[in-house]
Amino acid sequence: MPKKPYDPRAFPPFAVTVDLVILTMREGQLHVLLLDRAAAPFKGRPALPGGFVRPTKNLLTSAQEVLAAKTGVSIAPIHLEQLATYGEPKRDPRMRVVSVAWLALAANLPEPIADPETTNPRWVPIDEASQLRLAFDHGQILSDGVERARSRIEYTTLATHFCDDEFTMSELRGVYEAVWGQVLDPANFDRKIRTTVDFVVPTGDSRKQLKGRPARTYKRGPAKDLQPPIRRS
Amino acid sequence: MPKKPYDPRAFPPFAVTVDLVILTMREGQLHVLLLDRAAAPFKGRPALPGGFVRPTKNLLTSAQEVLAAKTGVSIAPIHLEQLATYGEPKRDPRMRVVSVAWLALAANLPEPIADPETTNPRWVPIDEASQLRLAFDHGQILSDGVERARSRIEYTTLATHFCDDEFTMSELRGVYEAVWGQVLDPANFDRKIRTTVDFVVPTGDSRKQLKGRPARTYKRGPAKDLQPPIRRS
DNA sequence: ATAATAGTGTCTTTTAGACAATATCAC
DNA sequence: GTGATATTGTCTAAAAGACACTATTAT
Repeated sequence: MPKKPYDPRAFPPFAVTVDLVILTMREGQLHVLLLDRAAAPFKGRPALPGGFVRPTKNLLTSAQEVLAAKTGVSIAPIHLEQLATYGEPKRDPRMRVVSVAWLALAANLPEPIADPETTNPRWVPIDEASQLRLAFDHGQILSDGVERARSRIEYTTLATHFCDDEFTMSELRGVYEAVWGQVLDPANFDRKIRTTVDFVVPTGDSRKQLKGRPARTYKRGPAKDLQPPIRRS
Repeated sequence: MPKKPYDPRAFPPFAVTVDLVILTMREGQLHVLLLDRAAAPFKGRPALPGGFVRPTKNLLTSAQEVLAAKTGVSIAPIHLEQLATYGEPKRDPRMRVVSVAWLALAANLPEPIADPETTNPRWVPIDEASQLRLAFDHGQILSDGVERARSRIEYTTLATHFCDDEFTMSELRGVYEAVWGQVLDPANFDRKIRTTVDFVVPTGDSRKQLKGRPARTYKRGPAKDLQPPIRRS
């Protein structure tokens, strides 16, 4: 692989980290998990959760461990996918750090867990988070993550991962509306979802609403891709 | 970022590499650039071109340099995008190597350039390449890259990057047919492309064919995304 | 009954797909 | 003329979008 004889051991080492964009729905709004940095660099600045990749851990496991540590939730129902890798030489002033970013999509999660090394972990509405000046290049990572989520729900059934195991059509529609920031016609949305084979499976039950007619509930179906996609106007 | 005080300098270092899936059209077929490894590990086995990321180079520049070194072509007209990052602890037996893979899409390129450290660089048809046992996890990277290309041309105008600056509709259709491995109706394809605003711009010229009526030529338009997408299947 | 939300039906417009018909070249 | 490829036209089917209408609850 080396073009010229190149011994990486002869150079200052790289560190490899994972950083996570963890998105969830709370009160009808899309939120991201942020925390404040407890130490330099960028001490006190909001940042995405992350951590170093240990020598024997693979990248996915490293990301899953950060996810579990911050949310306290077993990773089973949470969708986790690689987003992109960020490696500008000066992105971390301490040393050369290459960070593999991951995108996690989850249903309404509890308040995040603080551990000794991080302060003030919290759910922040996306609109608010994107106005903040985040540590490192986390502003870019966050915006790439949100754009990925917007586009993934067009072509895949991933929007259901923002819902609990059983959900109503208006909850699912609420996910699209929150992620895309636009309102959708309930009638046409309903027809579109139910005519896409295996997107959702009716449970046969229904659930009372605060107001109005009770809504039927559905579970995730086996389909992963949407053919044709749902159009973002 | 560290959960526990963790000093990455206290651990065996990571190396970071870039590996490239360089795709091009040759004689109506999709080809990938492969070479044979000149040294251990996997000496003599076919592999993707790649190289170490140097301490002061960013990831994109590192990928561009590999691209230029192997193809001898200035990178300007070649589309290059990050694919994914691969970091299983044992993927390279020498040390822990995390590789950032890139996807390059280019029009018909010349024969690749051999340099002292690589042997037998060559264009290999995709069907053939995917049957080979490549070095490292390059088989996986190649298949992820090809799948990414298949999906990118559905939703974006990137197929034009497999064509020269001026191209005919049947050349563009040939790209779709080669990448997707299916034939498309010329009449419907033509209408679909031309009714997508800014996908292509007519040059006003036409070009003689080996047989039949001369074909009008087009240039790439400013559109990047396809709304609605072009459907596979 | 009224208000509110869920869900159905219908009509129009857009797009996809099949495929016939015409155009323009080489020979 | 024939054969080949390019390009246009036409018809049908599928999907999207607008929106009226019906259904089921709480008060």
